[in-house]
Amino acid sequence: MAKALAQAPARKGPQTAIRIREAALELFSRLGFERATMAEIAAEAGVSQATLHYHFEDKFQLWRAAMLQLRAVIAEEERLLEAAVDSPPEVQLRMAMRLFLQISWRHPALGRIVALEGMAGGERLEWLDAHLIGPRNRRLAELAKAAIDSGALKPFPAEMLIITLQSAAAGVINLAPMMAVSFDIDVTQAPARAAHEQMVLDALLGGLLTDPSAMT
Amino acid sequence: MAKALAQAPARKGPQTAIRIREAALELFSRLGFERATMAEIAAEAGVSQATLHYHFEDKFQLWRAAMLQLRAVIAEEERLLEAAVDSPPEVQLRMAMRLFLQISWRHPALGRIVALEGMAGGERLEWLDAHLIGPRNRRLAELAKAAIDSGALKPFPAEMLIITLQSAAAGVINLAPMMAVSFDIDVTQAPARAAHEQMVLDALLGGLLTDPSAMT
DNA sequence: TGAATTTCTGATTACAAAGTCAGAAATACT
DNA sequence: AGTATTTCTGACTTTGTAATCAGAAATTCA
Repeated sequence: MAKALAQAPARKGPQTAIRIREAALELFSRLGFERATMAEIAAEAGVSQATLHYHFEDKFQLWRAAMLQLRAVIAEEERLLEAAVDSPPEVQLRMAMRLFLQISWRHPALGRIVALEGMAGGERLEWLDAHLIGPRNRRLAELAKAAIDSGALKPFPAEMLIITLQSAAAGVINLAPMMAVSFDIDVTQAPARAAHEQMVLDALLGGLLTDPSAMT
Repeated sequence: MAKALAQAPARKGPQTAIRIREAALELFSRLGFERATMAEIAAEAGVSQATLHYHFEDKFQLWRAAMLQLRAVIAEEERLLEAAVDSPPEVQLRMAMRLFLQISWRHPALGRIVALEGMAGGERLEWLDAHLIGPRNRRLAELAKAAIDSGALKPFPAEMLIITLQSAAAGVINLAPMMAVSFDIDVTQAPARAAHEQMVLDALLGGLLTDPSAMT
């Protein structure tokens, strides 16, 4: 266990724990919790498997550490939204949706993990809800409710709208392997990304706002 | 191996192989290929684990057999579409989307499996593309292309539109555990289902058709 | 330099899960 | 009935993986 004592820590390679977290995030997001093995993570990080258990109690705790690292990056980018808290709800919602799409593209790991764990249920989903996605989900749902109350948005269940946004935003990115197999299309290219962002915004805003002409 | 010889087959329970396929489909779709164990499938089907290997070569072949059973059910329901081949493409597309949503609700197993394997890639995705989802994906994409060419649909990449339809349709259903944890909402109820269908159609058709008033 | 502390590893254990096999049980055929 | 064939099972082997641990290597501090 890494103890904070009087002496400064001794290090072999630079920032071993950080490299492990990065490797873990990469593999957990690409393969999911079960298929990502401790041995592979260790190899990716360039350490022995036992070192993983020195820095992290067990696989679940390593997973949580990787998630917290991801959260730190994303929370930073979401700070942009706080500047707009005084705008009307539909404007905030539009900004939030745009940001959601951008973050989904920049951090595909997040969408994959949410899709995997959100489907499976269980303790990892509980943890994700408490520490990563729950607060954001509920904030967005409140925003959607406000937009509905103000008459700007058609009266669909706000929570469902948020999850559909989540699914539509992450879908094309998550299903990149299927796009490749079924259509021989590489969606990781920049033009695909721009078209996708525009399409999702057109669909959700154009189809669900009561006055789409105010879309801008 | 089950051989078709002169003699009629001897049976203990009724239709053992069928019960195994049903149990397999249930568990594969709920847990995914890796987390569903042969032991659990055997228990669910009420047979010993060795019986699974008597009827099916290995786990992958059992998975394929379960998928083929699912395909038979769904192909039957999709036959409805053939009646409308002479309608204009945007009408066919609207019908297809509606059907897609209905099938997604009636057979949640399909959406979950596509999401899981479509994210992961690999031999199971290749197989699914060849036998289950590829033909439908490509047919829908052709339909969307035709609708775009006729000017009825905004000119977004047709393949992307299909995948987004897929994601939006299955999203709320797949992420039911997350809806429960984040919002304490049970989306399996009938009202939720009706609202969801209407919302997705409103979004995709209202936002992406050039003339949404023709939506009906 | 040498002792103390932290960091890391090879070797091993424990366990879960897929797959194998010899033979038992059930059924069909004569 | 008796024999052949199919269906099924308990016991076993093999493999992949998380977790453990004693001790080596590196680092810090006196």
